[in-house]
Amino acid sequence: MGISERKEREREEMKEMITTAAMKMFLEDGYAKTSIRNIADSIEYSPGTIYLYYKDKDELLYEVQRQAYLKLLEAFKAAVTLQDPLEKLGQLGKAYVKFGLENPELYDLMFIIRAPTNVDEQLHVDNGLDAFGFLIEILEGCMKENLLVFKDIHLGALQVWSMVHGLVSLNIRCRLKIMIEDEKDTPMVLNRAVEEYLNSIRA
Amino acid sequence: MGISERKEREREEMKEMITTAAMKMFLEDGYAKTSIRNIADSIEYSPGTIYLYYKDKDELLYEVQRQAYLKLLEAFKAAVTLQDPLEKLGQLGKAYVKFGLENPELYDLMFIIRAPTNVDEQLHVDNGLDAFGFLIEILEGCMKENLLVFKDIHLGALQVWSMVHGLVSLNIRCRLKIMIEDEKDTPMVLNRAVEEYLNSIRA
DNA sequence: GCATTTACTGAACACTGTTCATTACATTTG
DNA sequence: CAAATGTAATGAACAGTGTTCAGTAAATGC
Repeated sequence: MGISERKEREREEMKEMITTAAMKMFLEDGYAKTSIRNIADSIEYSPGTIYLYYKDKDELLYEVQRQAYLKLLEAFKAAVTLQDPLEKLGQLGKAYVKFGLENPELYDLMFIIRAPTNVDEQLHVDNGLDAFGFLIEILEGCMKENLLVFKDIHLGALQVWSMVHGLVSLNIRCRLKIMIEDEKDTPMVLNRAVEEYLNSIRA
Repeated sequence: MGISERKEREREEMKEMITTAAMKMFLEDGYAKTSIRNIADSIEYSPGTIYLYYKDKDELLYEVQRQAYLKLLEAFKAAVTLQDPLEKLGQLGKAYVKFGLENPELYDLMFIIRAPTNVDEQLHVDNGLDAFGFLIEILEGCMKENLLVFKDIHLGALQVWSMVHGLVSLNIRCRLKIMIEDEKDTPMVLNRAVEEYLNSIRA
């Protein structure tokens, strides 16, 4: 039965076509301003068709988020090249901030905006697991050699992630203007903040 | 001319009536799900009337945010009672997390959601200035006595605020489930995270 | 070749933020 | 006091939204 396999393939291609268009438009105009009709127009299908492939607009967001988490993990892997656990952590922190600065709209989609209808939010747990696991592994590497002040690894991960997420998300929501006068200094200032923080948690 | 004064007073009362209803509904159902028609219904006026007092829905959000920043500053002032600068900073950090945990919807309105139409976001700078100034003052108190590792006060403020905002906002967006198994432990864990962090930045 | 399944359409529904001609009322003027 | 003016409020209308679903057209199975 080659036909059902081809149909399955075509279905996947169609789903990808939709998410690709959705991703593009979410990043250009933001999630809220992108309508199902706009997405349908851009791929030259009728609005109803999209609902044959995705339950609602939220599910489209979740799919885009899933891809974004993969992209984040790839950025992590590409950035962390050294062997020393502490250096690894430094590279990871800077890669996180870099990712948030270079892809503000994507970061927004991943961690800041909320899907309006669905309040469940269980999906994120699974979606972000790989990228988060990468952080945990590096932290474990540091803590095995007693290089950090943390006693509990989960509490350490919570702190590290909160710091970098705080830096990135406050910047994206323009809450840093009070502290950073010249906007073009932002990457430098955020990097220094990460560096200083990592210095302060060294054992 | 007592009439024009009465009219001005009535206008202010009307504006307050609208923002009070808006605040209530924003907190109950969220900004996105609250419609101008719903607000108008709840105060028994027609939708058009609201536009005689506020330019658009965003301006209603900004007004609610302004009030929320005042509320945050009051929470700060009530929480910070001790004299020692470091103790003050500890009280402030815990008050921030407490505020975010007890008023998640309000915190969302203040720091996380984005007004869809307006992208300006200049207002926040002025709106949050008082509450932020409070943090700066306490930090200055610490740094005058060389109690912290920070060399630059702005970089220190950036770090401290990013940490507490990171903790609160990741929690609100349900991104902490990976690290905190039992949800009822959240306040305890976040407080410990703040404590540990403040310990690590002590000189 | 015909019946059935599948993919797609686009009108329709109930909503949204916002505008504006019209109305009802309060105030000022003659 | 009555007429003219100014102001506050209305609610229908506009262009948009997410979502559904009866109807259609094409591909598949027999």
